[in-house]
Amino acid sequence: MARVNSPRSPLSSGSPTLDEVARVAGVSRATASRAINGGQRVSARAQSAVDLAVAQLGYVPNPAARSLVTRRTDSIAVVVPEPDDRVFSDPFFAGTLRGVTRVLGERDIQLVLLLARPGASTARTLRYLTNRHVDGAYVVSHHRDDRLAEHIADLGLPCVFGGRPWTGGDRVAYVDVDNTAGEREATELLIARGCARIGTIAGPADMTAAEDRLAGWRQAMAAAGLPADAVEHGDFTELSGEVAARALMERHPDLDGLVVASDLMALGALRVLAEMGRRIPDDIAVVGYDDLGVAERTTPPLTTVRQPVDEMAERATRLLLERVDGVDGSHPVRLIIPPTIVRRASA
Amino acid sequence: MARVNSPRSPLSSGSPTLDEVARVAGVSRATASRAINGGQRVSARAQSAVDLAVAQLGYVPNPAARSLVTRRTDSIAVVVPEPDDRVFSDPFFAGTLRGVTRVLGERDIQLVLLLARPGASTARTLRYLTNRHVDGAYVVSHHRDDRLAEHIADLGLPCVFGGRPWTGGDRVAYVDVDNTAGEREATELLIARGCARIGTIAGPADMTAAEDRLAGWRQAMAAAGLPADAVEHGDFTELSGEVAARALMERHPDLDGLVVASDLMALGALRVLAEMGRRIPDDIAVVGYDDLGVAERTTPPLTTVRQPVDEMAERATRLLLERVDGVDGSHPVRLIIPPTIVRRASA
DNA sequence: GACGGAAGTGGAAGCGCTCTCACACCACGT
DNA sequence: ACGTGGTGTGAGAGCGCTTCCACTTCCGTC
Repeated sequence: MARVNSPRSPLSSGSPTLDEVARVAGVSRATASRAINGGQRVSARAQSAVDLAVAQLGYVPNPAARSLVTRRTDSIAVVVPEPDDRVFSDPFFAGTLRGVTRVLGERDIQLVLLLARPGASTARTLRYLTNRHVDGAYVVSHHRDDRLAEHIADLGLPCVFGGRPWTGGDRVAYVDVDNTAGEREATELLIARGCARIGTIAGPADMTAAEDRLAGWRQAMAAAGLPADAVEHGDFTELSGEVAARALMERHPDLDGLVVASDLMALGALRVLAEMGRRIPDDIAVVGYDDLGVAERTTPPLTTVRQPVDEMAERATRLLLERVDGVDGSHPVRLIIPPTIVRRASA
Repeated sequence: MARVNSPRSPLSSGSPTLDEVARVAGVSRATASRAINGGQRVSARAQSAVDLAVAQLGYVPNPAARSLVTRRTDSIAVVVPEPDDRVFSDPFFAGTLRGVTRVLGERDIQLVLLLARPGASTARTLRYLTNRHVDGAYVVSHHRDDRLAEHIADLGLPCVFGGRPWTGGDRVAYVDVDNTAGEREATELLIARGCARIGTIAGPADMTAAEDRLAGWRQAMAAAGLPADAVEHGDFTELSGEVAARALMERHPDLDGLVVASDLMALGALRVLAEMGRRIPDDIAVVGYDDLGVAERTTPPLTTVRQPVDEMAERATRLLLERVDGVDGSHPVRLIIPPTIVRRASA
């Protein structure tokens, strides 16, 4: 970091400013600015003079100065209100990030990751969003108690939710898969193959996706006239799947079908069932949810409900960018993506 | 967070500015600023007046304006020069992000994720870093051709590398595990258990971590007087592990030991070996590298070399923050963490 | 009682950029 | 000859903040 200690010319200190570019190009600061930003109303002569000066000086606009006046930051936040550990091990998150970056890559927009452990730092996240550090926010995975959707709606910050928020769903845009339909179909698959005693491992009761899937299971069970009493809750992690499966099999040893709300939990359940000597799918058929890479690698490979997470994230991001750009500002759009059953060996 | 809709005074348009806070508090803008930033040289009376005004107006400082003058952005970048897809499925990355966020959570610093597909967008990444969008950068995983280390060193931007960079390693700080020692020890373990014909699946030849591990394997082989000819390269993914294992076993069917440069690749190799009917570790012993969750779940569980990724990321981040804060600015620190062998069933 | 120093304060000068506005200039009409 | 409209340009006014500097108190000291 060799500080410039040469006899510095009056105005040039660190990196070159627009002023210097203008001076070198022999135009005014205003013209230089125009030339740099798309070149509307700039003569070819001025344009090339500025281009040259920019290249020569290695000029890069100061983003702070720019956004001070434009009120744009050219960055959006991905807000993840989850305890860090859980998030990163979940392929859902990876897929989401992949989808988002793919879209942002097309434009010169940066991604700011906002990890908000629920509760404690919600205020901090909100503060960050409040002072317009970013132009918009994509909020993935949300819990019942953080009234994030409402708070952000109050902020007036362009925002899209990944998955239906608990409250405020009528005020914000969101992209979701039809979780209820997905789990209903998964359950119907088990019913069709002859399962008569079907249990479920649901997700955390404070997440809409989990509740919706549970509702789907209930619907299918009710329609088939089967008892919907074998329910355990996990938290979408592998370990919680093990625990839930153990509890479930203890209470209902006669289960011949198991509907699990995530592949990771199903993975844990499969292990427990294998330990117990249950053959899959002959003794007990299992379906998961997600199909984000885990399902194809379990033993046996998992029949599951595919969530096109990448695609959801992409569409959500595009939606967000539209709103940031002011196209069709604020009315709450909903994008519900139909789920797909992927059949493998486990059911 | 109800919008203030009272008859707003002349100057208040969008969100409140420092000016308004000062006016409401009955002090000058300068005093208000001081009160808000730690309150040096501010009387208790003024301080509380400002605090009150801030609360009353719901004032949040404009970060752009602030960083325009302070030349600080209170955010750091995590630069990942990898094709997106590979990164997100790798637990190495998850661990890194976890470590970083843990440290950043202690202070009010944000994380900006810079995904730079190598080649194409390196220039863009560099541009982003050049104009001081962030106060510092943590660069993880780098390839031979992107002379990122040198470029960033030229920039004079505070920076820490995760893993030894190919070039410029003498000019930047980095945190690394002793890959050579790790793989050497892993190989020695196989030798000690009696393996006489040991192959290796190395990582991509353009990554230092991969090359260092390969060197470790070579060292151990040479020391034991064993031939170091059974080498295949993968790209750290599961699939590439399968391919490499297949090629390796075809060329050298007599292998009784396999040293794999990542657990993910080892996972693929295990599958291939199982398909071929090889018993592990009796027919062929296998060691992996990473121990980031995958190794405990393979069949059989994988003996591997642990990289404490979280810890590395944490320490790297702290190191980075120190440099950002100007403590001990620029001389190239190196933090080499010793590896640990974790013994499980595969060797 | 004069005096040095610290503490608290406000005026004002920017930070580097965008963008409005007024102006000059050119080519067309009429 | 005179408008009329478009196009390119530069002066200058901010955007909201920090911070230097000069100033006023007010204290303890000799």
